[in-house]
Amino acid sequence: MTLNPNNIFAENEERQLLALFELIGKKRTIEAADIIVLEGQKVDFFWIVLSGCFRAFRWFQNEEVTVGFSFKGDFDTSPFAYIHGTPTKECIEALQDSEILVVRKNEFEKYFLRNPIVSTLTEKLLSNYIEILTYRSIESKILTAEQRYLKLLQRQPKEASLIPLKYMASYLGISKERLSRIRKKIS
Amino acid sequence: MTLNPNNIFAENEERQLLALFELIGKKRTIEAADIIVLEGQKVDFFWIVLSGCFRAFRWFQNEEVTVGFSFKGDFDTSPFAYIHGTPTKECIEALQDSEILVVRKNEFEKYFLRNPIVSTLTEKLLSNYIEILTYRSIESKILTAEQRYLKLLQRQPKEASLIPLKYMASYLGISKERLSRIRKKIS
DNA sequence: ATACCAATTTGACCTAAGTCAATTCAACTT
DNA sequence: AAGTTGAATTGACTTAGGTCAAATTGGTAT
Repeated sequence: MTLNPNNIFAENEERQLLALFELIGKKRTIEAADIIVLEGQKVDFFWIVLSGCFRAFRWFQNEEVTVGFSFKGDFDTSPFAYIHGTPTKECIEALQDSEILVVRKNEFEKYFLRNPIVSTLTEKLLSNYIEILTYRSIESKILTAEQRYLKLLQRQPKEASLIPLKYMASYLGISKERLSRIRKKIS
Repeated sequence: MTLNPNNIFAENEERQLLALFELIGKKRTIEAADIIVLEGQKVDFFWIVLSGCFRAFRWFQNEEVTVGFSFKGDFDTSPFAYIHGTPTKECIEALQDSEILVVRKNEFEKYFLRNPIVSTLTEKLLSNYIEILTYRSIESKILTAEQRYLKLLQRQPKEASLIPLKYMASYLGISKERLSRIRKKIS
């Protein structure tokens, strides 16, 4: 999961949340290529990206498939493993030197009863991510690879420029050769 | 969202939940082709499918795209609208005469504090659905249409047989002609 | 600077899947 | 039972995108 809470919280709510997480979270520095979540491990924390970027990927039939990226301001974790307490099926690695704010699940849950924003945060983030995945799935059914890439560039031009071509291609579900040609065509 | 809680709850937990929902939910009969969730409306309830089946779809660029089905035993709702209280972007219709158990959100939430299974239910269902969507997205990137259709047949042979070809094709992200040919080939 | 390795690009060719139009099939209606 | 209508099938053709191999570029360790 990787999403920016901008869309779903009012500004004052977001400030309140950030203040809490700065209190109970721990700032950490991650070097490029470091793995922050490893397939098979439990994930009892989430994090907020302060700088840099991350890539989540899974293995499917001996292929590495990129399932998402996260950037400055995004909340990130491996959602099923986080909620269920089971080993995760994905790896998440830093693509650049990054700074994050790590929040432990049990620390976070202490604030459930006290704060109505906190108590509904998880459900809101999860359902928002479902909305994003649903929309992506529709786009992958209807749009061509080129159209999907153009949409991505429109939505996150700065962020997209941080991603190496091969990972972007895998995320879009196309070959690296195709993405290279799409780039050439639209440039 | 449409999912069967079998995978994520122990039997006794599931029995407990069902008992609660039979208490606070209302049984309703839905006729084939009835719309149970209409795009633009609020969705302050979820339901459990007792019999029959449902199809969720959205409009994208003047095309109707099928985003999911639900069958006997599944929990179903429009998750973002349910959690955020905003108008939904999808329609959900019955594909057959069906029976469901409707549970209102505010009724359900009364049991949050009393019962630990209830209080974590929403998060578990949401994150499980995220897992399913993630997996589907990977499969749509790596597998051919035929392979995806075969997997679907393996997983839900009975349920798949209930779905008209054109909706199944839309769900798989292929043309109806292609699915027709795939069926012919593998029969 | 040189050498090395990985990332990207390019070319040639192939295949899965789409499109369009015509036909058949199935389910209702009157 | 015949007529109507939408669903599914089939045929002919087109196209987006994949694959494989070779060439180029770019970054980095020596």
